[in-house]
Amino acid sequence: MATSKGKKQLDQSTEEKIKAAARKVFHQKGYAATRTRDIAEESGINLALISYYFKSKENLYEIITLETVFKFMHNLAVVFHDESSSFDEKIEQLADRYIDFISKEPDIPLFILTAMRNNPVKFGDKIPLKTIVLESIFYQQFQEKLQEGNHADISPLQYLLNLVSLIIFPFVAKPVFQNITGTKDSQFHKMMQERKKLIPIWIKSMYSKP
Amino acid sequence: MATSKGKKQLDQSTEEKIKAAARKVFHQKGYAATRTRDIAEESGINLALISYYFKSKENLYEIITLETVFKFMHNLAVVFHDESSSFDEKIEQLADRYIDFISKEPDIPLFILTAMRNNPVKFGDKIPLKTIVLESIFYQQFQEKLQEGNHADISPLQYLLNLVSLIIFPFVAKPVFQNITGTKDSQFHKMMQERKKLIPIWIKSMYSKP
DNA sequence: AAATATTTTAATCATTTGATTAAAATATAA
DNA sequence: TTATATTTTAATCAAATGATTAAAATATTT
Repeated sequence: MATSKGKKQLDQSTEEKIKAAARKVFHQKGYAATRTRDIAEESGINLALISYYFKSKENLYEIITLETVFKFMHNLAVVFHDESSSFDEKIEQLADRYIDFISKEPDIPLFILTAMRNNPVKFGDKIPLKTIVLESIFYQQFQEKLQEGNHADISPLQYLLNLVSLIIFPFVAKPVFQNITGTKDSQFHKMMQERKKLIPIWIKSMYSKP
Repeated sequence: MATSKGKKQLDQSTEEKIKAAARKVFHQKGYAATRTRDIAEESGINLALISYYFKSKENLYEIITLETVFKFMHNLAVVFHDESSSFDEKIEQLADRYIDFISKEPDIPLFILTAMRNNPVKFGDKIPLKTIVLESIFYQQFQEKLQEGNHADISPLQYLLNLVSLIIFPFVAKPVFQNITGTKDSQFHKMMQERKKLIPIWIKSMYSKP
């Protein structure tokens, strides 16, 4: 089997070349709009190699999607389970990391959202999202905050939604936003950088007692 | 020509049947994953009628997309240009209207975001988004608020982003969110209804001086 | 070096898919 | 009613697309 141990440097390189190209094209155009020939061309390999190494387009897509979701969630896992940081520091970390991450990989949010919409069970079941979020130190610290009682009434789920919305949505809405406001890429980038500092402030004020 | 005046009730009905089916399938699966045969089947008409009435799949998609974006933006236009409501009331109106709208048409946000990502110029140029937002009474009232000076430093664009993010993103992230939290449809719906009241409060507190 | 295994290529298949066409059915006008 | 225009249908086309195959090229082992 090609994917087993018996392969040399060139072999792995080819397999990886295909994956890199597939990643790029799938992220940009989504599953249905991607042709296996696009991937072959993008990677500079022969069309038949895709079947040879990955059996089918769908299988390759599944591999890429799972890897992409894992990579995306990794930041979340790291921050949420950090024992040395406070609750507020975690908020700052999250904004900081994700704004940097998505700035570098702007197609990933829409790619993941679409994948999960089209196949919630398939991908949902293979990713330990519940564990990452609901059994995290972050979530623990959140409960403590609640009991201290120096916050406005908070639904933890609404809180989560707000945090994630403020971080991710601007990137997804970038084309619409730029069309409305005439904002150029450089300005947009500057705005996103500003949000690293602003989001933690906003979130805090949203939930501080009046 | 079929689309001109010379047609009777049955005719218009067929054309509208095709559009309704196309709307449904395009919204659900996007352009690339939609087959013209899907639309024919969904509408119960013959495949050839799609070409007969709309010339091509792409043309039909363009029509549906423009109509969808206009319908989506209509709420925005109405609220933003209302002369009788205050700034704060407009925020409440927006949350109220869009949460109801998207609850009924949950596929539209991702559909529009994807369409604008894939074809920013084509659709961007045909929709008077700039006028709706930047020349609105809402925007005017916003400037007045700024000059009153009883608000924290606000970038109008960041403000807009936050408002829209808090309203729309939870719907787009619904599959991911439900997977993580185990929230069922009815609970999710209840949460969104709560947000009608919460978002205006959050937004206000985000921008009130400390 | 010879034999064997692996990787890559070019050519080809079978389906799918968007679109067209010519004829049939139906409606409209004379 | 008859003639004309419009709408609908079934059949078909050509191109695109995912996948396969047999042979060629390259690497690995003996």
